[in-house]
Amino acid sequence: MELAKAFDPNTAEGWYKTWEENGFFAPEINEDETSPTYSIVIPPPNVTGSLHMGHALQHTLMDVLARWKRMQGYRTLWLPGTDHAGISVQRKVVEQLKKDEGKSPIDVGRDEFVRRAWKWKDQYGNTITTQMRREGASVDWSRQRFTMDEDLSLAVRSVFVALYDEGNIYRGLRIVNWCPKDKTVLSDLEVKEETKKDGKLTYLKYPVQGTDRTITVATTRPETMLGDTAVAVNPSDERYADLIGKVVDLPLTGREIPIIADEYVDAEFGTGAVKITPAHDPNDYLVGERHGLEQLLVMDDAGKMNAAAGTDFEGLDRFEAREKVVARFDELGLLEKVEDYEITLPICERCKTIVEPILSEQWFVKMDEMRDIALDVMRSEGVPHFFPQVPHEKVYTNWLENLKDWTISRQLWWGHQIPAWYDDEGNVFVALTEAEARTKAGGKELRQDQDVLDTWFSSGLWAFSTFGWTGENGVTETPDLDNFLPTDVLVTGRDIIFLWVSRMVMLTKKFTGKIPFGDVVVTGTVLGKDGKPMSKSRNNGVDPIEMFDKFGVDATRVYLASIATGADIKWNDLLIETYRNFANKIWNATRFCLLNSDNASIRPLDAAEARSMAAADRWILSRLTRTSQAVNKALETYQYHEAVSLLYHFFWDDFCDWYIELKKDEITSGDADASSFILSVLEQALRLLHPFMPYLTEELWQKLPGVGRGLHNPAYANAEQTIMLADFPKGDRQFIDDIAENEISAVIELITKIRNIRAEMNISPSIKFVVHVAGSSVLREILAANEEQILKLARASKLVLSTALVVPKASAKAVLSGGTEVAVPLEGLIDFEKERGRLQTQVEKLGIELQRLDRQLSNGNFVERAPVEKVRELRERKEEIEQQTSAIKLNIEALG
RNA sequence: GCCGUCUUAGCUCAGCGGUAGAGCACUCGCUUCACACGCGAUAGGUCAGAAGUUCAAAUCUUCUAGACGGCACCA
Repeated sequence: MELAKAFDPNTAEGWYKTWEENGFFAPEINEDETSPTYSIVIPPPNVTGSLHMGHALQHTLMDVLARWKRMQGYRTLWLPGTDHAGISVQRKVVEQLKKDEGKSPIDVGRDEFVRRAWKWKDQYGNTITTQMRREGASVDWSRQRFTMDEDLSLAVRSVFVALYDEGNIYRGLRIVNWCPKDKTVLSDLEVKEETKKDGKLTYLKYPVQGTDRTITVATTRPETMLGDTAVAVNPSDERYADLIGKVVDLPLTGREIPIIADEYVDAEFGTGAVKITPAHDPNDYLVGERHGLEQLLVMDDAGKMNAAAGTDFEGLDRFEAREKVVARFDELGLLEKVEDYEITLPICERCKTIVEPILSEQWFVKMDEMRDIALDVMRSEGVPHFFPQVPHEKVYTNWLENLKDWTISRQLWWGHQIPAWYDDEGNVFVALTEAEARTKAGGKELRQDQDVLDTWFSSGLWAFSTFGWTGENGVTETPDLDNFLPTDVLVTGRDIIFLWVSRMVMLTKKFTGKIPFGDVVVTGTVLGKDGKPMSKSRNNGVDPIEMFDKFGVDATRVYLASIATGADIKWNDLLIETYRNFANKIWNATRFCLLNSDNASIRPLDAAEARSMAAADRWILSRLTRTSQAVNKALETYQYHEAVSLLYHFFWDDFCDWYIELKKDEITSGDADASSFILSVLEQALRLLHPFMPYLTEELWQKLPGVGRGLHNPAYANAEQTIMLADFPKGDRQFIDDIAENEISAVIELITKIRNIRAEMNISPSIKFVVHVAGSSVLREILAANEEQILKLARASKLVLSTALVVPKASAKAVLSGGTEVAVPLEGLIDFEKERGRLQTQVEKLGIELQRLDRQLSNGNFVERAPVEKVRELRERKEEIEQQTSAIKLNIEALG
């Protein structure tokens, strides 16, 4: 069989279809009932989303684990799905409605709007699932879930009702984060910050009744003064002591408000007097509660001033009103000053609009019990076990300890409508269905709460709602819950540890009694080439699909897996090219093996048989085995980059550069045994690589002579043949062969030294020379056994082995470890000056090391306190260096 | 303000108590019959700076400088 000259990722990526059609991704492919299970649920991407590099990274890491465990025989489930993404979808549908029909959501009404949203989801919502197939993600599509599926929605209502009934969900009037553009409340976590350097601090003077004095307050939001209901000072502030209890004529409003004393006020800051606007500031709200102040709301849901702001201001946008208030104060002579002031403003995470703190009635989850559940699980079980542990465990714990209640209502139409109904008197009835609510209400006509739940409320149930849990009145036990919960690991970005991870821990533990997952792998951020997070506005994004097209999915995956766990990385095309080249290298190594495989076939590796094989064969088996062991060990602790590095060097250095080269003659001469053996080693190595490069390895594996389902892990004995289900190499200790490793190391060292002489002496590769080696009898035996290979790889014509060198003066020499000496007679070719310099450099290098060793060994403390083994090691090394040095010095002298 | 991370070869990054590593780039040499997406051989680092702990520090501690992240506050 002859392969194309270069790897074509496009062809290989066609394997996905076969895998999916054969049901390889479903846990049911595993026929061994005693198999342990392994499960991962995907962080559900937004249905509005298309694949970005963060997904590609996370999916790669999850897929590596799923494929690895599946090959090990675990009944493996990686469950896919998408999130309904409340605000995002709502916005898309609003836009579409406006563009296509010039209508607003109100024009079409809620029911029609929701219908359109579903239509939108059906039409565009599978972009990402299509892209995931390209990635090679081995997810079980038969279990795909959507957060608004019927049963997942029932789970949401069940949890809501249960939490409400026990008092952990309540409705209340609070200062919340309001986005005037989206016209919805946001949780604290959805609010980001933006620093504004050109902010202003405005000082307003309020006249005090019965005096000729004014009291000056400073504010960054002057328009809110229209809603002031007090001025507060610190009780111990002497400057204002006599004003406490007096009344202020609040300008522009005709209202009278009191001057009150409250510890909240910092006498040192600003003027020491603070305007109190309980309906528009969280701190003021608390002050207002303490003093029984009126809560005067002066803005509407679009951020415009309302009737309470007075006729002069009603209908003005908050920023217009701000200017007008300042202008009016100026006219009245009550504007003290306006200072430049750097402020940080809260902005809506999604639309970047400045968020308005506003008094509003919303639904909340009380976090006391939830927090305790999460802290408990962390303290008692160390769950979640974050990888990397630092800094996430501490940040997570600290966040929990300072947790505030969670605002869960959203003023949207797309999402899970809150299962609460009201009668005409405003009594609330919370139930799973309207019918139940009506029963509770004694049959009265009811109206459902118009709000929907925060998207993260339903995602918080993802770890168990996806397995069929619908709640106490429905299903709380299913085979999938039993088999796959707790899941083994969650792979996610650090931006949603609070939003999502914490809530899954709380809600899963509370409602199923189980933890959602043991381990959490926290990925870093893939940054743009400029070192900044990828974003549309910066235009520094790298599209994974483009990378797939350019370098292949496999190369992209290995690059992503090569990033240290949790570390941020600047995107770099050069590195992905490295792995594109790596794929091609493996392709060509296989190509070589297959070119000479006429009568060959892969066969099981047998330890007893191996013992009688040549050193090179035993060496590659030993290297393969160590690599297998190390790859397994690295993956156990999610050290993907370590595994990648191991595989890269095994394939490139050990297998290609040395093993193939050592065996080339044998194999090209048509030795079927040699050919079968190298194919068998290659086959094992492809299995090791498969989780990282699924397409390449499947494409090649299927071409190997003798592959079949017999190579599968026993759990998949009857499945169609695929490397996906082959048994993952464990690394059987029997194949570890220290002797062979030492022997081949000696051969490699010798060849390298000879090549060095050739290069340094500028001897053309076409000139073959005689090589003399003097060394121990053991060494001579090894070299003699590998003579042909040494001659070939060193481009030598003859190998002369002896106990002591007998060579002409015009020879280039080198000293190997163990005191072995090498000489290459170069009559007429040698440049004595150059040779002397070459040897001198080596002496100098050794001298530096010798000095350091001497320093350490002459330090009595070291010899006394360091482990004896360490001391012996250094002494041996010193001896070795001294031996080499004197040998090289003799060689220099011999040059004359 | 509080908590935390990073600073290692020209570039991008591993290593995190016992002789400084990789890939790419650079230099030199190769149409060696798998691969120039290749082969061979070199060169390149006082591991940000300072002090400390230790027989031993890139690795632990403290401080300094620079880059950055999270949380809180922001009249």
